[in-house]
Parts: sequence; C-alpha cells; structure tokens
Amino acid sequence: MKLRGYEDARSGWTDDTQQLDATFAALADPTRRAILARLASGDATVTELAKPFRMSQPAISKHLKVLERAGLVSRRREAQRRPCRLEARPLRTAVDWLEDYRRFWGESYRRLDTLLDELRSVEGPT
Amino acid sequence: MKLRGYEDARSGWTDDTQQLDATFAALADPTRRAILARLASGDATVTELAKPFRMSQPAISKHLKVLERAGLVSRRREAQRRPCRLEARPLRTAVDWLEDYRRFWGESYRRLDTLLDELRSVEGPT
DNA sequence: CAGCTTCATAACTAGTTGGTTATATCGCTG
DNA sequence: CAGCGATATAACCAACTAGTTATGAAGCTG
Repeated sequence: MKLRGYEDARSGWTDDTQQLDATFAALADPTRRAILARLASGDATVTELAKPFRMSQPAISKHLKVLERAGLVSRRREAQRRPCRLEARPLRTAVDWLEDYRRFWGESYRRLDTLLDELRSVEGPT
Repeated sequence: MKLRGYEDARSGWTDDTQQLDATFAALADPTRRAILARLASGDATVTELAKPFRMSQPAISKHLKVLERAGLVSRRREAQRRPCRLEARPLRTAVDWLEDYRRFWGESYRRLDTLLDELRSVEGPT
C-alpha cells in the first residue's frame, strides 16, 4: 500500500500539504481545540469564547485568527460582534490522511496479519 | 452533544490533552508526515529515512525524536543502526477526537439533520 | 587497531508561537 | 455626540522550532 507523502519529499509536496500543515498546527493547541468544541454546540462571539479561559481577550483573538487561517472557523459581522462558526471541512482532510494508518493501530490489523500468514502457510511459499 | 475540551478550560485539561498536543504537533510538519508514510511500508534506519530529503542527517534525527516523544515511532538497536518502527496508536486517539466533528462536514450530517427534523414534525413538539 | 559507517549531541541562528499590556476602531445607545 | 461594549492591532517578550555545521561515540570490518 502506498501512503501519501514520502515520494514528494524532494519534488515539492502534495496538494493538501499546506492544508494539513495548517490544520494539524491549529489542532496542536488545547485552547484552540476547546474553542472548536465550544463552537460545535453553536456559533459564539469572541467574548463568549474568551470567558472560560484565564487568558486575555487578545490572546483569544489570536487563536481565532489561527483557526480562521486554517479554515476551521469563519466569521460574520453582527453589529459590534464577530460571531464565529465552526467550519469542519479541513478536519475531514485531516481524518482522510489519518485513515490510511487505521490498519496500523486496530486489532483488526493484527487479525488480518495473522490471517494472511495462515493463508500463506497453507498455500506454501511463492 | 457535548464535545471534549471546553469545560476543562480553567480546571486543567482532559487526560488525552498532552497526547493530542504532541500528536497534532508532530503531524503538523510535512517532513514528519512523510517519514510516517515511509514507515508504514516497513521499518527503516535513520539514513534510509534521510535519503529522499534535501536535509541534513541531524535534522532527520531531530524529527525522529519529535515523533518518538509523541509515541508515533519506536526504535530498536541493531548493530550501529537504529531501525524505526511506526507506532500508530496515538493516531487513533487523534482520530477519535476528530470523529466527534464528523457530523459537521459530511453530507450525512445534513441528511441526519433533516431526518431528525422530519421525525420531530411527525411526532409534534414535545 | 585503523578506519568507515551510522547515528546522536552540542552550539548556534533565524523565524515562529503564545502570551502580555496598551491603544485604536467600530457601532450601539442614551 | 459622549460614552460604553466588543473586537482588532501594535509592540514587546520568552520560549520553542527547524534548520545548520562540527564533533563525538558506538560498532562493524579489513
């Protein structure tokens, strides 16, 4: 099986590369993951989002900018407010990438592996 | 639906937090993703891994250390070599987190949503 | 043991990140 | 229009990142 990424090492990268860079980088911060979790239950303004954190409002604004550049959040205007909305599509790209590795962590992998070994030993070496 | 992360904002974080931080941070670099992709096709030594990159060997060693601290790679000794093996279990944790957002990107979400609306309108308001 | 290969470590650098405080802008509302 | 609430921006800082070169250690192999 061929997984995405390695052959592109010197020739430049795959199309999704920048998207994956931005997405994973955005997800690497617990504050930002918490913000996404909050937005999953509905749109929210900056101050609403900032409330539960022990962090200044500008700090949250910065996190939101990171999420926005990664395409994980969009914002509209509403008077002085800037409500944020979850845009999860980039997460799909991330999951798609991760899914390629599913067989390396599941029990099913080990089971499939053993099964293949058994089949091979029945049929004898090629 | 309640998603993981937000309520922990001031009380400290969920158990997986550190793991997710490390995993997503590790995945945010295209070189490291490429290394994982390579390892998915079998164990490899440091120099083997370094070959396709325009990067020095110490640079690769550093990337490997990042992957190792995130638990995504393990290494054994074999004479002077240090073959690396893919350890994908942390990826499962990452996917588990991401799966919570599935309904925000899929068409199936819209469909499920409409379905629920229909059910509700059939049964009348509670 | 001399020397090659494999890999790690140290020391340095430039750029990025995640936070701060202070200040400016925008848009209601009295 | 004064003033307040909501948000963004600027300037600054400490810590971390991703790379470099130079060097050292471990372990084969002639």
